Amino acid sequence: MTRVPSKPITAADAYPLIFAVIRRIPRGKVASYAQIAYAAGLPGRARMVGRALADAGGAGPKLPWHRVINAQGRIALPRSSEAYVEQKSRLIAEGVLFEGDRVSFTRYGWKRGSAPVLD
DNA sequence: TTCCTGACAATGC
DNA sequence: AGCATTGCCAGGA
Repeated sequence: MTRVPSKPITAADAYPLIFAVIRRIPRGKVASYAQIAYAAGLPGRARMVGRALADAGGAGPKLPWHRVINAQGRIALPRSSEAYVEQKSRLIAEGVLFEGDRVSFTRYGWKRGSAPVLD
């Protein structure tokens, strides 16, 4: 049979998976791009998660895109952009506090299936 | 098809 | 704690 080396993952295939994962992030929690990619069965495709959100561009109101931040705990957008302010305020509104310009994964990181951190 | 870009990330200094 | 480098992978020109 005509052999196919590996399945080239296209946006059409991946986006639904990615969005599905993002929709599972609980309110008041955050997840990194890499974490979402992994959970969506796309390990190593962190950049694709970013692309998916960029393409969505707020097109999916149901999507809690603001709960997605980079591995450094920072918002992956220019400080000067509108989206940055929007994302930060949304997070704060959910009780996610910033330490300077970053969020603590230890406190707000989404750990699938684990109990909330009560400190 | 090559080259450049990007809501990323791990590593090294 | 930053900053630069390198790896990564899909899109778009």
